[in-house]
Amino acid sequence: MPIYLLRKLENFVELSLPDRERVWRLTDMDVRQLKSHQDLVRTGECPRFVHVLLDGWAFRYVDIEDGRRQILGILLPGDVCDLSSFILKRLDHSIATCTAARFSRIPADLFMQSLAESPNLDRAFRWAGLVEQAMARAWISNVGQRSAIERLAHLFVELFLRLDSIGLVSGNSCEFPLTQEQLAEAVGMTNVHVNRSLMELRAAGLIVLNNRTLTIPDLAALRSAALFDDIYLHLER
Amino acid sequence: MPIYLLRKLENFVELSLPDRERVWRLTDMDVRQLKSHQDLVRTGECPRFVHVLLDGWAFRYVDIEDGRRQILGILLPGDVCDLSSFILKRLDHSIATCTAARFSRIPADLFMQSLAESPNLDRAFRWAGLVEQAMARAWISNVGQRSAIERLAHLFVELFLRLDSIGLVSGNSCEFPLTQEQLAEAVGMTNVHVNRSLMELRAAGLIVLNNRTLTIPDLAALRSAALFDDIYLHLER
DNA sequence: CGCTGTTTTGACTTCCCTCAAGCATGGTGG
DNA sequence: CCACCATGCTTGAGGGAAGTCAAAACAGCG
Repeated sequence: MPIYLLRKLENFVELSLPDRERVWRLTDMDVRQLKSHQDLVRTGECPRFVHVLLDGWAFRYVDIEDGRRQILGILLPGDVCDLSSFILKRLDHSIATCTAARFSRIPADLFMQSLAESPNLDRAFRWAGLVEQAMARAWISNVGQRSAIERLAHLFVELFLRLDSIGLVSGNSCEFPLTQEQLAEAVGMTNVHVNRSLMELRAAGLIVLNNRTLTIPDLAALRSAALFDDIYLHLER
Repeated sequence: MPIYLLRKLENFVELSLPDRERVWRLTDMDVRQLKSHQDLVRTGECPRFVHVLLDGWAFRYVDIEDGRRQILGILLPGDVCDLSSFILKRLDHSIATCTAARFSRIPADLFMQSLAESPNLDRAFRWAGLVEQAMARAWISNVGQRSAIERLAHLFVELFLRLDSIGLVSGNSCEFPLTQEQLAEAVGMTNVHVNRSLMELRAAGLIVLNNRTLTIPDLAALRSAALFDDIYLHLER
């Protein structure tokens, strides 16, 4: 039941029944359950599989020597972790779970074979890969150009919209399991300063964040506080 | 004469003569000359071509509202500017030249057709795309985790190694046409602070930079000052 | 109930930004 | 051939945003 993956792909193009069955078969072969705070893959490993996050949250990260760590992107249900990276000899970053999570592990050759059978599916996964790249670029500009508050606001809006696109938002709330420590590693600040900036965002009424739940009372206001432009998410349907 | 593209691809895999001819034909059809500081493509445009930078320097960038600008990556001779982004309706970032530059403009369908004819070429371009992604992630960690001096050092080392891999380094020197303003936009700092950090790098004997020429007297020393790990460049041959 | 992990708060420091002016270049045209 | 201007580099003084270190308060959870 790769429901989130299907929802995600159908943000780009409608899938035929055979295509949906192909996806179903691929993702149903080998499902692995991970606890929270576990590594799915690690820097330096040789990639041999394509992983799809079925449910739960995860993130990409790199460790800089001397203990600094940068989170490179958040993986949400339906996200493909390592699209075609099996071409490389070694992985250049790691992926860890943030909550308990289920992944399906697809042998690279089977995955490629399915794409070869269906040009439409191939296009859909290419699209997913391009959006992934666009998110990485947006992440650069977030960390490079925005103020502390803008960075956090931007991250909240991105995650909220992405969750919305796969049906994981109810009303103006969504789950939000990231700790302040992780937020800090994501936006390139210290946890102390994240905490203070969060207080400001709360005081301004832009977010409500507690019990691992995020509520955005006024999305338009938060978007403008974040200088958010959603062009990079390429939600085209 | 897509010499740099061929050199670059052959950092991953040896190309057969027919493959080399395919690349030659694709890149020789429509070559466009741009002056320095001109846009090749702009945010919001509909991408219809694949562009290859034949010679000169260029960069990807986004404008944040209110005038801030972030450079997302530097394009060097042989780099593919928009691999398979023609699947998207709109571009999410712009590309501008830094020096005078020549690009070849390849219609997307012809490009895809050539890849379909040669699985080996297809793999080579996939590899190039993955390296591009890895560089974007490294850019995130650079801007997010490193100090001013480390960021600049990291950028210098990356560009030096990339130029070396396509034969554009002589001895321990290479061309370096980026202005301090552009360096600032690349690493997420102000031009003033870039200037001061450059002075420090010079004073430490780590770089010599003048007349648009960069010299690295002791690459190992600069690498360690940058906390540089070249795994993300995936130079595997 | 006492652990461990997370959030919050305080005092102090520093790195980097802002604004501003002063220099070099090098190209252009009178 | 020199005056002029544009662009890029350098330097100074002062302010502010974010970091550091440390401890307290507050969860959850076994």
